[in-house]
Amino acid sequence: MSPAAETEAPWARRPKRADGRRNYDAILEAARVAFANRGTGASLEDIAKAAGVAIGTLYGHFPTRETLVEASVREQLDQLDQAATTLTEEDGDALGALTAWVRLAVEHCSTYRGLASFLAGSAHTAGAPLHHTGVIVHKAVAPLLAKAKEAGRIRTDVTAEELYAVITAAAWTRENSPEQVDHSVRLLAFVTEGMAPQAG
Amino acid sequence: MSPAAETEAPWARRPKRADGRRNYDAILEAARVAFANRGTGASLEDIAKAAGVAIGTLYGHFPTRETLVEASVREQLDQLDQAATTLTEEDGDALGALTAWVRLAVEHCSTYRGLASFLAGSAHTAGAPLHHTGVIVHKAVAPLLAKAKEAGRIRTDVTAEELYAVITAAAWTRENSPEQVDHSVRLLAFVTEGMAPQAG
DNA sequence: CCTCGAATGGAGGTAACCTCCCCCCTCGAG
DNA sequence: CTCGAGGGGGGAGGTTACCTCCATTCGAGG
Repeated sequence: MSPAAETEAPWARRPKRADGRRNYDAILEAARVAFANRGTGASLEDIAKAAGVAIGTLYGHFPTRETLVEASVREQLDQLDQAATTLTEEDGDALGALTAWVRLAVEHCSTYRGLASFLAGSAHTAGAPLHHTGVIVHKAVAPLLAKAKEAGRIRTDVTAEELYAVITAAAWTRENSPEQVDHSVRLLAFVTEGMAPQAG
Repeated sequence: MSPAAETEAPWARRPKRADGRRNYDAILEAARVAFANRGTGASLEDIAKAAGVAIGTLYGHFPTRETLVEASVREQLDQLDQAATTLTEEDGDALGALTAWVRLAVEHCSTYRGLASFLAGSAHTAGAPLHHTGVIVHKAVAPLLAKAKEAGRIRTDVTAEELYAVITAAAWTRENSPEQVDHSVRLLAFVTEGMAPQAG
């Protein structure tokens, strides 16, 4: 986090000129609304229209759909990261802390319909805007996972990678569940049990 | 399965005229290739072209993408159904039979990239071509599930519905896993453990 | 051979993606 | 305050894919 050597992402940097920033923010806000209503596949031209901006402007700020999706969830991601830190520092139930965080992560990964697919798709593609997201999640879980292992509450062979796969799968299930019956809850419950040591 | 009272699907019935059947088959074959290469989102116009047929002809036989997807996996589905019957009749490890079938189902549900999403999407939409698929899967697991419960090898509160959610989630994970590292295997392992009685 | 209607072809309307490039407006230097 | 540079904006238009529609063709049964 050295402020000088900041390796900032080359895509979707908030512009320096005032009008640029105004449009950037308007697009982002419109995108959040559109993604919430129609999923990550929402029409970019509609988003531009809703933001009161031409399509070229949108592409100027966000060269691909993925960069726009990434930007629209970045804040939530930071919260998730902080939550992990908080939960790690708390004393007490190490397994509870881990599962609580996982539930939180699932919720965030299913903010928009289609988000889970984006995340899974770029998880193994270095350089993708949302790959960055996956990396942060990995770093965030690591301490929680380690603590749960030390406490003997979880198998020692469970990796952060696997946990990420579980999280995205649960998020996807949540997106695809019918109203009022979130199957991801049960899925997570089963997986949690299955990750306990000597379960077999 | 009464041959007279056959409630056949109104979509994508194999046509009676010879030229119609020829085209129907050609389209289906081209679709299988295209879906295998590009996923269920493959261009329908390309499929028509590959089948040596005009786009209107394709739509004549398969009014929606979903009907085409359904038709292209129907045979596999029947095999899956039969496998369930066979495994149910076998004596021996009831849990093993169930998990073996589940693994088979996951494989079939991830035949094409995007298939899992189609299945999950229409799972709760009565009337959808692929809803039919979900129903058959439900019927197929029921006996296997019952047997495993009787043998005390699985929690009695696990429903076929939940199992279907697990299967599609695992299939989706498989589709999204990087080459050579199929995370769905581990996911299934965890879930299986978690479904055991008195695991907690 | 003839008739009926199933099956076909493919033009064309619609929607969304994305690029390109001219023009304008902001901002900082003078 | 003025002015010049260039970052930023606009939006037309090429491209691809979806899906519909209907005049025409052709197969099957009589």
